[in-house]
Amino acid sequence: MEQQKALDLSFFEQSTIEVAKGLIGMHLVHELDGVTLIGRITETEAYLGVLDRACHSYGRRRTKRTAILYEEAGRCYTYTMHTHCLLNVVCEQKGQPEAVLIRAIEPISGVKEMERLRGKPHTSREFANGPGKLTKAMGITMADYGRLLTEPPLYFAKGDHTNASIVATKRIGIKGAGPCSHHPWRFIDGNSRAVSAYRP
DNA sequence: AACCGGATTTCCT
DNA sequence: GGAAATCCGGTTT
Repeated sequence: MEQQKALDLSFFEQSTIEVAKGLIGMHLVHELDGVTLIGRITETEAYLGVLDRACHSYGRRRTKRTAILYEEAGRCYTYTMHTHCLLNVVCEQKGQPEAVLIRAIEPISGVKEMERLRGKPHTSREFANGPGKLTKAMGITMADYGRLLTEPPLYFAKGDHTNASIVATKRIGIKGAGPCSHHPWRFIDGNSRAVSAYRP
């Protein structure tokens, strides 16, 4: 697979919702140990910062973990959930702590290496249809925290966004976020089965 | 230093 | 559909 052109900073400086929608169908690329891993993004969620109770930066909460959210767009926000690493990309202007969570991919390239990392065959729709599953398949870890996601080794690239059917639903797994848990800020490609759940 | 709970995954009934 | 697994940052003692 030839080198792909990375989405640049201007893409991530759109509103967080636009980034979340815009990433559906795009490629996530990781150049790892000489192998290029590519996944087509099928599911994202927008986390809208200080007013969003589901967001780690709600109420301007600022800790060692969330510090990167307050930096410039395009930075990598990884954090640990139970035993898993979850991948987010920071959006909006510096000081406006918003991000998009990448929740699912379909394997496109480097599939053999992805299977090795994931420890499962890629043939099932369960292969990378969850935020913890895709980081494992793509070899993304907490070591990537804070990295700029607009250049190798880890970046986004144009995919077949135009063939995606964008469907908005409620976000997953955020009970305790009150009214914010009802916002339709999860986006999936309605044409893909490789998503974590359908529930519109 | 102890305790708590989570933007999850997997296995079991 | 439910519960265990299992880890770390953040909060409380």
